Amino acid sequence: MPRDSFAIPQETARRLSLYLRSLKRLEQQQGVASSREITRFLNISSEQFRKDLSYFGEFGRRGIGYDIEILKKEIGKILGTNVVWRIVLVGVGKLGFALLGYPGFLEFNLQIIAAFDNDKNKIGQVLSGVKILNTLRMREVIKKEAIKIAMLCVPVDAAQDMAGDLARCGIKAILNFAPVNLVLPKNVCVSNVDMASELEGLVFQLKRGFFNH
Amino acid sequence: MPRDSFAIPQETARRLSLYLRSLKRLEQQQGVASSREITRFLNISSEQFRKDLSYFGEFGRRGIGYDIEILKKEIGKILGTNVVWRIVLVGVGKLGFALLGYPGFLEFNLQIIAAFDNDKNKIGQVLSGVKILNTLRMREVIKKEAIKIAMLCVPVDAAQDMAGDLARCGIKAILNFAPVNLVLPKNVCVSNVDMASELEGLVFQLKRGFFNH
DNA sequence: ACGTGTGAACCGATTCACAGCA
DNA sequence: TGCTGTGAATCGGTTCACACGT
Repeated sequence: MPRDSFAIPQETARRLSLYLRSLKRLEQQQGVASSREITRFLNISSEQFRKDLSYFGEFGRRGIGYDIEILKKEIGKILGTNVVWRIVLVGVGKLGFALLGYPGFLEFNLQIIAAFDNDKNKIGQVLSGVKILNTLRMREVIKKEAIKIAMLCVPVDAAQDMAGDLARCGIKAILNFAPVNLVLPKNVCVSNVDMASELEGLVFQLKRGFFNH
Repeated sequence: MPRDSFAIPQETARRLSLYLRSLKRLEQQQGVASSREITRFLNISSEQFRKDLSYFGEFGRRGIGYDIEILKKEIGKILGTNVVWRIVLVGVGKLGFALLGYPGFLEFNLQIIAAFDNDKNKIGQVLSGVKILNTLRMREVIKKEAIKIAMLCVPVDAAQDMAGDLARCGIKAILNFAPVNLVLPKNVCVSNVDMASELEGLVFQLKRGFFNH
């Protein structure tokens, strides 16, 4: 049980949230589930699941399986979903607006506490229960509320500058929706969501006849 | 120059679109750029860039670098962006609406030609130049227009059923925005965009103090 | 000297094979 | 027997080191 704190594969971290989802689906059924049942609809092998968990401890019972309720709590603890994480959103265009109303964040106890925009017409509005503030107030709010995570939904030309501002405000992690690679101090963690590039990947695979079966 | 058609790393395909972007930025500057210049703002090593290209042929000149214009065309050919790819969108909620207006798709010559929804109030509307049609007409349109790619933006509970319908209509690739693993015939290629899970990944890294620098 | 192209070495992650417990 | 936990083997992809052309 190597709890040595570091050396958790990147991919393992990503998969943990999928396990949590799967467990929530099974929740009603019974008290115990096997690794096979948990990964059944996940495109992940049961060995992979067990290996992933082994980085954090032993949560199952040999010959039996996993107590769903307990495992759900444990993974929640590992991921940090047992606590509410407060985040901000920058850029309330169409995409930002969609994210403000996206119900999926609740699943991981993620809460958007404020949105920022430059547009005078938007400032002051409340969308999906979130107030839109002037970008000038970003520093003040992020500091005061000790926010560490931001979603960046501004146009591509503004993204790098705005990301720099966020870093200077104390933001430590950015989910970036602009199709550009952000250059930031390396103590700031960036994750990119790139819809166009993702679609392009599908085109590529189609073109290669990967799926002419 | 192993043009043996198969065995292109997944990641290589993904990076090609980033190279294309980088080249577009450099376009104005000069006729030639080195692998180092092209990858400068990409978080990708120049060796990686050269290795990636080597799967498809030799595009540079030793001692000199790459002709930007030519390389742009070549990568375009590889990715398929030299041709317009027509796609459909299913589910015009907030997210679907945002995607209809997303300018980033143009970059790769991707064109949304129709959107589908069940909501009688939305059917018939034209948003961002795209007409919203009754979901019942999906088969007809997809067959007639020979569409191969779909973006799926319906609520999570409807996603699996709708994806199955799409597959039966002849769709070969789906960009799925619902937080659920779609189970489909294996000649259908799925790519997932999972915003909540992505954010959760950032929380995890923050929690582990990866960035307490 | 400069910069590309690429086999070889390396590294991380997945899969395999099996020990251990119920 | 059934299912977990995990070292060992394997696989895929990245990095290194250097040959080659300009």
